[in-house]
Amino acid sequence: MDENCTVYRTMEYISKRWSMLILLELFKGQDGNKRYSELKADLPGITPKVLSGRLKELEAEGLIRKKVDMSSFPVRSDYQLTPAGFALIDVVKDLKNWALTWKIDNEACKRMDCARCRL
Amino acid sequence: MDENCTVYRTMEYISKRWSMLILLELFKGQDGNKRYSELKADLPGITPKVLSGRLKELEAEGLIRKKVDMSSFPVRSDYQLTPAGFALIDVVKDLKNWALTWKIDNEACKRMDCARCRL
DNA sequence: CGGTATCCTTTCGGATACTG
DNA sequence: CAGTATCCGAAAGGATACCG
Repeated sequence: MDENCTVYRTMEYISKRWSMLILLELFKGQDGNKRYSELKADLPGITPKVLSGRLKELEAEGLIRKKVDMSSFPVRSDYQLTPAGFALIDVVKDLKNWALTWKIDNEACKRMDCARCRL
Repeated sequence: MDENCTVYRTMEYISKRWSMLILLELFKGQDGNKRYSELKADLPGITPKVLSGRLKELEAEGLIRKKVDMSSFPVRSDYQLTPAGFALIDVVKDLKNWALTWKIDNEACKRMDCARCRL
């Protein structure tokens, strides 16, 4: 495929399962911040392997930042949205608005702030 | 997963390989319109199985419309973006703009209208 | 707590051949 | 031309156990 196409390349990490949901969960945390264990708890069904894999990818893409507090025991890891990550959430909001405009089966989501995405 | 979440459900078809690229190819056609064989030619690497599968999904989602001309032989099939499909292209544009703002390795795409997405 | 390692299953997509 | 049918391999993901 066309490796140089911005849209195509952006689709690459947009499209991976869990990736956007992880960003959304971080967004719901204080200052776009959550711990590994919180993410795990808030994303029912995700396995540790997949979660840690996605976190690495997202960090490599510059969408999140990892901060480890070595002074505490056990070690405490925090993940936080970067400005780029926050900006991507805005696009997800547009996507949600698109869905609410053009898909008719989202009445529940229209009535209230959806508990999951809270956008 | 949460089947009722608008964002989650939207991600479902955003995220499938080729789906957005098919929409982009249609967008590049006259009035958001292209034939099956054109799509196949314009999406190098896609197999007939995958293409026909994606087209069915996109039609079921109301993003494209299929029009068959039975009077001609061989049968001629046209696929066209619906208003919902066109609206989704706008979100893809936002996505592209996000990428161009936050990812530094897209200078070629910045300089010109990318030949592939033409957004 | 925050992961990694291993195994195993399933799904998806690619290749190809064929048909109305 | 516009697909469908069949087969196959790679890769992703789930379950589980374990470690610093």
